Amino acid sequence: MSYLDELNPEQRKAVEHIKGPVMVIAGAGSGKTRVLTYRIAHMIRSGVDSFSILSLTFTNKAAKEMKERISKIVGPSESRNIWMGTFHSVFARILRSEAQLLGYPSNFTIYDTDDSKSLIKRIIKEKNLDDKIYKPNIVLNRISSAKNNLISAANYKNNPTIHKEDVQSKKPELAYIYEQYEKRCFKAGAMDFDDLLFKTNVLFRDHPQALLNYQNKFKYILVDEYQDTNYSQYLILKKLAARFENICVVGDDAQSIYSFRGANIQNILNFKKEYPDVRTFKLEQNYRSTQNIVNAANSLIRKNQEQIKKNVWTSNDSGEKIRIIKTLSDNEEGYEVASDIIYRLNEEKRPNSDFAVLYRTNSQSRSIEEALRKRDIAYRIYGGLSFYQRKEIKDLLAYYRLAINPKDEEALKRVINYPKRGIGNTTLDKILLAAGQSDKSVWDVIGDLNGSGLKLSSAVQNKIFSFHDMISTYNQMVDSTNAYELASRIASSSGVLKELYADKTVEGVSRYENIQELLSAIKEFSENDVIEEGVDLPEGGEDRTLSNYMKDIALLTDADKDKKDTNVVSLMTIHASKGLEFPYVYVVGMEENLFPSQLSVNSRTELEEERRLFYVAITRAEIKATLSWANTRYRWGNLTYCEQSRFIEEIDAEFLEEPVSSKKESTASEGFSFSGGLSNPSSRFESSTPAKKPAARKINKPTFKPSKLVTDADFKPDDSNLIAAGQTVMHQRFGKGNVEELTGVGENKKALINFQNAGQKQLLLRFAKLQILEN
DNA sequence: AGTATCGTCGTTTTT
DNA sequence: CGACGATACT
Repeated sequence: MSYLDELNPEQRKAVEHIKGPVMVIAGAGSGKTRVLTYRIAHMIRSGVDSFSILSLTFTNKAAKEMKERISKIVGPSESRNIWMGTFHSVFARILRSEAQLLGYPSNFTIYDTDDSKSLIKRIIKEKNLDDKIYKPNIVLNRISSAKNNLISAANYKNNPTIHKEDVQSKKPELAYIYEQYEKRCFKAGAMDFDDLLFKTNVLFRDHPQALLNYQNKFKYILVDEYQDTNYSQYLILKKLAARFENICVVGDDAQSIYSFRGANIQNILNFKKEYPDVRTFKLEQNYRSTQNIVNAANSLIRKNQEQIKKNVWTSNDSGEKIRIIKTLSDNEEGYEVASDIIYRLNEEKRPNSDFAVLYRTNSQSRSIEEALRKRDIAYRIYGGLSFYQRKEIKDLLAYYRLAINPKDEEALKRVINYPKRGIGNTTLDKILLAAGQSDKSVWDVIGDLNGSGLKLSSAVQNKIFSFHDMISTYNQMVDSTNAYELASRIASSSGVLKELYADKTVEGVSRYENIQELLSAIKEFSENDVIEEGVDLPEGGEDRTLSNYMKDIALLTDADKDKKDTNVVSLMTIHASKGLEFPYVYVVGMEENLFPSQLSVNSRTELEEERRLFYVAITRAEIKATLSWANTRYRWGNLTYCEQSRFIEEIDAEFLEEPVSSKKESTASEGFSFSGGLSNPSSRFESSTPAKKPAARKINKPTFKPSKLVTDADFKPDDSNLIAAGQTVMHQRFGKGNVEELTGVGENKKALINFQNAGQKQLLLRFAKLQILEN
């Protein structure tokens, strides 16, 4: 068993100890992922049924990668059976199949944060509450933390302690808002993010048989990043594992950085109490970073009180000390960071992808971005607005959501008058109010205007009627129509495509392209057996419905997209960098009130979380960590003066370079970047194309390549009946390829095609558009 | 009903 | 600064 030989003794013990509760405390860079993957592979090799393994990861991308690695050891036929994904996606899947037990439709909508906020605003408005006091953000946080602690709306209402708190904070109506919010989500057939965990708990609490089924199914449970689980997640695990207690949690208390979203570090600190016969393994050897980086990080984290004792060490070189850059302004900070990157690019022949710039808040990306752009350094921002959060995408997705679940109130609100069809705010208000004050959903109300007693002009009534009719038509097609067919039909017949096509401004064109991109993604989903986002589909085309495409969309984030496959400098928040590593890491904005955040400096626990966050930032670096801070910085339009972050002094001075002032530095770096014919250093690396224009394009694109499928005129697909083995064919996205063989009959006829550049693909001929080049 | 303009308010971090 | 909502006007 060669794979076991790749492990150090402690890693190997963690891999081989399969039965019973296990806790793996994995220091930064200690080969945690390797242990997890090998452990699962080892379990399967040792005879554990792959169907009985549940593995929870922090991102869907991590799950996908882990599955691929496991597949290399035990083969895809085994690895595909493992349930692997984030808490949210795994339990969303379970909730969909058990939905009727909870009175939900199985095609329930998942409300994202915007949807939740919008609904809360609505409730506040309808109740005539002061939105200066009841701020949607704060209200949502309160509801969210209630749910994460398994306090239902009814519990909330009846709890005297909570009521007292709300009265004290001058928000006595929070219980009412929570109750309404719950009600309206239910009526709309919608769950928010927290519901996916909350309702799973309800399911397991109220339906013992369902719990028993899943207990028996998931005999082996593994949890990554356990330090970032909340109470709701903890309880799900506790219940699921109660029968067999084969639960293995992996984490690092020093890297717990999500308490703002309810993560409870006590889960990992108390795991021993929960399972007294737990076996604990500590992975303390760091394989990632230099001694200087490891020791600097150790010296910092030592300042925290609460932690599991461990001694992270490395046998790597001592390496360079941590560099501190001090500048006069945030713009200059960007300049210095860019200069330093150029210096390393040139001197050490490093690709762009070896570099990452990390920051505390998303808004800091702007000055860095500008600086990199000026120097023609290709970069990419991760996080911020994701593809699926952009307005034009959300608009179209809202139509898809409605087609799948017409009761979806937030989706309906979004598109009932987009594009303009003469149903204005006054009308919408009336409709929403009528729905809000009855047991009817908004969809029911607009389907029966008379029965709802609404006073509307007949012209308006007709407009509403035809909207209702249009959505009904889509809805009837949902289960029987292929995703791409329906999606493109909706895009055009709803008028969305036309609306965007008419806009010839730069942003408008970009929005139109984004829509095309979404349609391409859906097309790809319709055509392929396996789609890129990591969701496996059953064989055949019958499940390629729009519902299936949409079911996880709300749960996809930027972190699920490939981060390092292109040669660009990565810009992201420290939170988003969790689990990643880069040879060169720049942590910018090392200033008091920014990092640590102003909101955290008054409480010990919050300050300790900031410190852990800094620990995470430093330990991303393999070769060199650089910290920077600026004397002045623009913050919401105003120039503010800044002091150096206390965290810099908390690192033992022996691991830091002597601080250098910006004046000296800028001359030096200018010397590097503009002398010796290297003024365009990025040209020395093939893929370092200049960064895209800032405006609408800068935000991430999905991993799939943009293609002009819908509008391209040159491409003339041949009748798919003419496709035969041995032919050379052209596919718009995959390019040239050879038809290896044909399988299946009728609707399920598939071609196995070996593409020159895209590898082997199985395409359903029913959907695949292929041009025959040679017979 | 739809559009233009002005005022407000806020920022951690994300599934 | 920039997003969003309220207000006023067409």
